[in-house]
Amino acid sequence: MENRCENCIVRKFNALRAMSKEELKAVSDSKVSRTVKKGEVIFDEGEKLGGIYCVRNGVSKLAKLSPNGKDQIVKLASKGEVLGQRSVVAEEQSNLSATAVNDMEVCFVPKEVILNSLHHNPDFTYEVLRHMAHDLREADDVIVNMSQKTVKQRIAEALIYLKNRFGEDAEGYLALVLSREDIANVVGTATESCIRILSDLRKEGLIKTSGKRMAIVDLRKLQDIVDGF
Amino acid sequence: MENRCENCIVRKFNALRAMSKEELKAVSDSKVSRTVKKGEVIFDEGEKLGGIYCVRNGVSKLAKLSPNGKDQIVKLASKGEVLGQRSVVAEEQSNLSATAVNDMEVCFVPKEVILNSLHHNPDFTYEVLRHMAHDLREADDVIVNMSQKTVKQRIAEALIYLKNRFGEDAEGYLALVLSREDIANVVGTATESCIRILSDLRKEGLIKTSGKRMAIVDLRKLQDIVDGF
DNA sequence: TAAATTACCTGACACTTATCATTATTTTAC
DNA sequence: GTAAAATAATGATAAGTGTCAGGTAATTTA
Repeated sequence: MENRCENCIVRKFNALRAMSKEELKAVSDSKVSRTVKKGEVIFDEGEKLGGIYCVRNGVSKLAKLSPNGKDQIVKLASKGEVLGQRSVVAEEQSNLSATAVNDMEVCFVPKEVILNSLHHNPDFTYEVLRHMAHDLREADDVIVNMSQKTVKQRIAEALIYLKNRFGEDAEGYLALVLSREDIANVVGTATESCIRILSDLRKEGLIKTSGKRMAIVDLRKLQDIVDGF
Repeated sequence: MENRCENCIVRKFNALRAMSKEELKAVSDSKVSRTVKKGEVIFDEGEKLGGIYCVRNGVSKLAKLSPNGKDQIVKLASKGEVLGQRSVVAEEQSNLSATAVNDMEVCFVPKEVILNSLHHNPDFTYEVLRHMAHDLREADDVIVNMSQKTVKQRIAEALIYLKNRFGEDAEGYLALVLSREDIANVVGTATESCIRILSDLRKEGLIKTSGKRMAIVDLRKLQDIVDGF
């Protein structure tokens, strides 16, 4: 028994850090670790989740299929984040699908264990609440961006976001590699429009590309675009 | 002392129903009732809130100012809903402004009282959490609508939403009267575009208008527009 | 390694939406 | 009840974006 939650660093980043030793033991005893390959679906929209998934490694995209057949990526979840907690808390089926953007390691924790703590440990419940309050704020910000910014602004913003959140490799390329289609689905535009605008940004010398890898060359000017200059 | 929270019907609709008698007494003793006139601002974006506002009557719009100077209305809050709870929970300044759409009655409850219950009553905390999980789901849905639906679809959807949520008067007009600008700010478009599309819908016989009042004439066809037909 | 698949790119065009300007109408306040 | 202010309406035009069609480059699979 090596991988005990009690020793898991990832837990420090999420609400599980507010659990007591006993609760954590229950989580650890009931959890199931699992690897997820790039492109694999962890759970689908409309699915009734039996628990939550704690991300140990890799990145997952949380998306919703719109009536016109396009995926809208609502959130990217990485190490330490928990998938499915909204559905478990609300006791309703999942509103989003979760797909691995790269190879992942996740731990599945049955909802009963989580719900038990939610009912008995106010510190834990409060911590979950704080995380959800944060998510809600971010969602509100996304709504404003979606409706008030141009596609170019949103793409520039997404690139800066990717840099800040996931960093860059040794050559300065964004560490998280997303397909053009994924980027389009994050900012809510057509794939072709996304490609076109990325080409423009490259021609303007603000970014450079190498295959699907992308690097920010002129952060200042990219930020100016976001700000509407 | 007439207006005790213990007797307040509005409480049944929000998380305060999970409070104990003692907690409710504390809320009631510390609360300040207040009337807010149409157009008046309850709190502003960036303001540090000293507590939450429980809506007893009337409707408030929760909006965020985008960098280009337009307001995006993120949510409409009415009887029973609580304003500012996200900010109080996250202990950060408000992300949104709250403005009265019509005359309102609200009760202000200092945050200390709320935070105290959040730390000691898991039932209450869980109830707040469930409400926030619901809000988050709605926000995710809005994101998808914003990015994947046309302005006409979003306006049609908004009209149906207003009918379902606030009902109609004796003549069949929507009970909640919003200006064209407000509707534009809900669906995230320019006021002129909103007016134009409402005119189109009127000419197509799907709605009728009388001043700023609006009525749905053909719900079926309006729904078809939302669904992309 | 070749073939097949997937991802990326570009052009042309149509459609949607924003902006600016101006007028008409409704609501508000005195 | 009327003047002033706010809101609604419409036209003209430009900018932004999506769609379709056809290509090239990169990656995966057999």
